Amino acid sequence: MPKKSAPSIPILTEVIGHAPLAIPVLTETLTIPILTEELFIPLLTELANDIYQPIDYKEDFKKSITLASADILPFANALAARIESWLLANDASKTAAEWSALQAALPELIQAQFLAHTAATASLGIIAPFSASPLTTMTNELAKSFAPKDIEARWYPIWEAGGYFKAGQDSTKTESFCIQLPPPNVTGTLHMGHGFNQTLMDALTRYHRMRGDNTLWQPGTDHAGIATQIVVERQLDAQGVSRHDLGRDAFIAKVWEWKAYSGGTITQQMRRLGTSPDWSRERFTMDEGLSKSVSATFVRLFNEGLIYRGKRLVNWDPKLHTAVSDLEVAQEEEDGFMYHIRYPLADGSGHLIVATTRPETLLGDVAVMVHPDDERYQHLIGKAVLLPLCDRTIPIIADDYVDKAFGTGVVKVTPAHDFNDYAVGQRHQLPIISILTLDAKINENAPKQYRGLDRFEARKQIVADLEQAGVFEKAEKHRMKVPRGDRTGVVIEPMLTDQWFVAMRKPGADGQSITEQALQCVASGEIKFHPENWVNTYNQWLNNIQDWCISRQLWWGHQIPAWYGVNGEVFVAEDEAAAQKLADTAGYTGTLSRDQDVLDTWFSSALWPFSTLDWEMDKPFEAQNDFVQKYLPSSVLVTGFDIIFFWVARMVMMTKHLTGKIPFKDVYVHGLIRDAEGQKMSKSKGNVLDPIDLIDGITLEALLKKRTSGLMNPKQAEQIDKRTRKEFPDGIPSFGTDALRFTFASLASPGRDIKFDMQRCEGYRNFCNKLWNASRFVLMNCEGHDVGLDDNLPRDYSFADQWMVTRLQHAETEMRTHFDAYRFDFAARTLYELVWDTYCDWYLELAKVQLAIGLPQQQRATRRTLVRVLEAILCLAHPIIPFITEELWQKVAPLAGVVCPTAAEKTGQAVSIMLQTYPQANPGLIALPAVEKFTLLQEMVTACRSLRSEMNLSPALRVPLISSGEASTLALFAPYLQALTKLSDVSIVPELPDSDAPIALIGDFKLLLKVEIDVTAERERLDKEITRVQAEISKASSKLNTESFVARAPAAVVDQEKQRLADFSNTLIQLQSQRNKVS
RNA sequence: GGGAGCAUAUUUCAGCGGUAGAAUACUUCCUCGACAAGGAAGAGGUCACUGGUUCGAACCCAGUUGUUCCCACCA
Repeated sequence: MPKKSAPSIPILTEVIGHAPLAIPVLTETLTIPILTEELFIPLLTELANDIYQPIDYKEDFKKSITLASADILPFANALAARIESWLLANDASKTAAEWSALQAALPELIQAQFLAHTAATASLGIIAPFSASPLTTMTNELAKSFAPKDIEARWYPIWEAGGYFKAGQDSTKTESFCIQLPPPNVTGTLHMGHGFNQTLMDALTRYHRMRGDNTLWQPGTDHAGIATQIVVERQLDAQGVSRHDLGRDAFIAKVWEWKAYSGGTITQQMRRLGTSPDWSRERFTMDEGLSKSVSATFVRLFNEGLIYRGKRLVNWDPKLHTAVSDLEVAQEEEDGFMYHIRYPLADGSGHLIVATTRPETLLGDVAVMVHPDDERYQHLIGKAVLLPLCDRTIPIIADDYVDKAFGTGVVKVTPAHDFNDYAVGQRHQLPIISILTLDAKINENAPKQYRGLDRFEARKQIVADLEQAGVFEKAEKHRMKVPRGDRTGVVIEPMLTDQWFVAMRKPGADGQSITEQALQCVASGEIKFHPENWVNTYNQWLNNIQDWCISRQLWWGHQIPAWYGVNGEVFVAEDEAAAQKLADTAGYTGTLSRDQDVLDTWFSSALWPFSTLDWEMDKPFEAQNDFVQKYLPSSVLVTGFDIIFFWVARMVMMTKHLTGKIPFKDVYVHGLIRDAEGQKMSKSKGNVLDPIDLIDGITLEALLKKRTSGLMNPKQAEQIDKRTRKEFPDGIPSFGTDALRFTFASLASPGRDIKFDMQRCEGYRNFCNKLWNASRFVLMNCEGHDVGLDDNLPRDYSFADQWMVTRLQHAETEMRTHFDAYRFDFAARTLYELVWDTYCDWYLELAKVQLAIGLPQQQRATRRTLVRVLEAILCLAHPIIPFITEELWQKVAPLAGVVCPTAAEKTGQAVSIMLQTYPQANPGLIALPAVEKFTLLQEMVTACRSLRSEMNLSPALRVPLISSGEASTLALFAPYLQALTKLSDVSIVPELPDSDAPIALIGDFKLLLKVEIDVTAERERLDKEITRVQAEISKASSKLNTESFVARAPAAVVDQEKQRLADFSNTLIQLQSQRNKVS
């Protein structure tokens, strides 16, 4: 066996190195026994474990290969190397010839294994990449029904590789459009909320791109400090390792590994959703550039006095060992007790009864207080009580914070462990006795017997001891609000610690605080909320805001750029060298040590609108780069209401203060995605849906596994299992990306949460299929025919053609209106009606008639209309359903004579629907007479069909029709009527013969179906119809008989009512005469 | 304690002063050259309740009842 140098696997490199998801087509499966599934998976898993170990998502690697783009090449190379070394070690028996044959086959072999493997993951539904299948070559014939998978897999890589998502390329475009993606947290995978949010943004982005705007959709991810650190810590925990075992640097390295994994997954999911952000500008909140913005901001705000450090009472999470902001604390109502405790008066003259929910904090009491006007206690003010269990005497003070009516009217004061008591303590210059450690255990300030006890154990112990001491009065059941950390769920403890804050109310250089500035941006109308009522929420929060605690005692995040001297000197600067300089200037000569804390993750998120555009902090706006000029402010922020406080308000503050610009012009606030029962989706409820599972489908088993594994509380598994089986007895079918996106759009009504309804998704998949088949029809009937592109040949447009074109113009106007107003639901509806009702149900049926019997110039006109309207429909729909429209457009556009101008330069062929101009209505094409004609025909057809149905005529039975009325119109309609209502022939007569056959009355037209009828049935039908018409007549006439209505209602309304009355009266006469004939 | 939203056909939702709409489910019939993931026809609603404004209210106003969600330091 020849000795070999470093392995090189060109095909694999090329394959995966290109675009991460563009796994190319495999034409045949290689079955070389040496690398079986049994071998491949262990190798792969081993490698995955080595790179990402020792984290529990190993499990996922057995099912799916999901790599961040940067990881793919190294991963593939490493895999190749392993396979080779395995072969060297295990297969000494090979001859040189066999070896070199194998070597030649190896690339394809790995590729095959890779593909087989990824295809398998698709069915498991775990963030499968675009699956490649042998079908992915384009065929000329469209399949009979719409199969999304291959289409999606084919087009996305082409779009991405073609650079169609890139922003700022065309300097001739004048309008700019920009959306900043709310960066998803790198805590795992995207959920339905992201899918919804991103669908809306992508629709807007594609719409504006097609409108010809210079469009940027800025993507990226958020490091999500606490959330991500918890995820990784939990994984380490499963292996019995703590972050402290690893140490800060090693732990952070682990988090970065996780970030690569999660970030890669997220961007891959986004690609599956068909999103079109400018991937070349992808950012991460801890990128070098963004981190620089963060420290520059910190330094600037510090120098302006808007960031300060101080010892304050903050919300402390004893499990995470960090401070959290007010927003990260959730107040939940829980059952507890109100303990009544007797505090003996120091002079022995009696006692006071104090009511408290937290008896253990008694150890830190420094006073008791009563209301100054409370007669019961007035004589005691200024005296003292003996603090039970402690050897201390504390004063009785008066403060009008006390509610006389609540509890006993006597409150213990514990400044170190309660926000209110802290304020009281400040007012009365009381000492502060902290009795808890950072773990929320009793510390050395308390009597010996309690030291080291957990706060809840201490509570029990103290209650018991109080009873023992005979000072325990009673414990009453009490509902109370308990503050819990929103990430950990543990009870938050007010804790006196050194923290960094942003001053929200301190006036800046211009006399306004950043809060006032933020309020101003909205009040002035510069920033608009959609729907508007969110302004109230925004204002209310800002009007009651407290200083923002931005330091976190974590490891994952932006480390605070502050350095301390040995005596507490503080030097805030962008880096250590700059800090050293400051120290030198200040004459400090000792060592410097950096603040160990990191910043709240929302601090960097607040800078996102400009930090992603490479804003340079030391330059004015005018001197910033081209992207800042174009895209700050961005056009619209699309987000859920849940982060208005966390993010929206803070972006406004920071962006306005630091750049002088607003961050965005519009804020479109959408609802939350809930499950079918209206419940919020959460892992612990086990009702989470993954958008990818709706796209690819998932079996019940896989879904159950997904929902019940990795639960915080494994007991919930059984119930989740049961509920899931009930809701999805057959798992979830595959709907495809387009159907899911259309569903999201159609459910996006403003100001409303969304109960996600799978049946609607199914309906919209059917819609995609309808569009697909309509296109098939058009192609079948137009390919190889004269579609009227040659203007030298005559075209004779029928009223039906003109009607269709008119409807298209209306739809084009509506679509633009709806997108501009963020009414995605209306846009979806307009499309649905245009495609299904207008184009398919009516126009295609009429076109069939014209193609069957029309003269050449008529057929030419009809084919032209068919093709060009379809082409426009595809363009109109593209922002919402990108994949299917691209696929169909590729076939339709050449027929329609549409050539993309940029492509034409190169190839003379259409390239992508993405690059088309969004259709715009041409008022000159609106033909009202045609609409009138069509409406008449439509009424006739509907009436005849009703008659047929009510007469129980078999659809296969062709019957003759006798008609009277204006002859030329009837002659024009005859062929359509014949085809659409299954008539054997149509005759036109001046006066209908006397007959008891069923008649349809449309204005002055009478249509008689010449059939043998069931007299009884016909009588019933007529009676029913007469009753209905009579009801309408009485309604209308009673209205018109009301004097005030005639006098006060607008003339148009009155006239309309009169017309209705006349029409119905006329119909009634005809019906009654017919009724007489039948009897 | 303060504030906001929602309540319309079996279900999911539009409509927000001028004849109650869509999808879905349901009933009947239909494989006819685009589509059964389809076609045609049909049935189905005191628009939560009570008042008020108006010629006219599902729609505007007030209140009531449910329901969901924000915000707030009652020990």
